[in-house]
Amino acid sequence: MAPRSNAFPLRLGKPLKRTFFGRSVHEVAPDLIGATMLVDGVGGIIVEVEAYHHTDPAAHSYRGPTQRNQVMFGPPGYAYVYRSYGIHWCVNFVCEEEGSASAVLIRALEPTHGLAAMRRRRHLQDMHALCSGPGKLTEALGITIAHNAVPLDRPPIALHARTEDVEVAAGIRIGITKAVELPWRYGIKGSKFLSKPFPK
DNA sequence: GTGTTGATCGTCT
DNA sequence: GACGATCAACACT
Repeated sequence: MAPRSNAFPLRLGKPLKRTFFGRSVHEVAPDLIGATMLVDGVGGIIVEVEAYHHTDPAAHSYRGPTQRNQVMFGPPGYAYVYRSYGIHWCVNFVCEEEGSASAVLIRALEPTHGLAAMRRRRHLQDMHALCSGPGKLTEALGITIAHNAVPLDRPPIALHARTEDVEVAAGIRIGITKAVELPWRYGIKGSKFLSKPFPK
């Protein structure tokens, strides 16, 4: 077993209730850093997310409800899953209040639970690349469109609050072409499990 | 180390 | 008909 290489304890914090998500997406996003996300017991510590607000041209909800994004317009505390580039799945947590259509994209995890399952699904041994991107972590955790609109506080999803304070870095988001300057990417600066380092 | 490109298809124009 | 909240492979410096 490869050694863990950062300071997070493996002890799980208290379960996150759906009400956790009924706040500004810019409060929820940094608060998710250091939390643990599991799907059927497989997952790890959230080390990178991005916030998407309904007034944000880069958000899927910016132009109003469609068949794809309808979950974003529903109540907070549910998963919004969409297909990216025709190939990958990406998972978001819906925030704020019903109709506000804001969500947090989960971009990277530090793998801690179910390493064997993740390696098998990813056909990959290197744990630093198992969950280091939004499309990678959904593959590792087995997330598909079947998880769209599922509640975040019931099986198969389990979320646990972080157990100690962390310093959360902010920076510009990755891979978008609109509103590129908004500093709405949050994460653990220096983590070896990010999709991309935060600048110094 | 950095930069470029193809894969692949649902969604929206 | 064009594009995209991505990834992996490859070329190149």
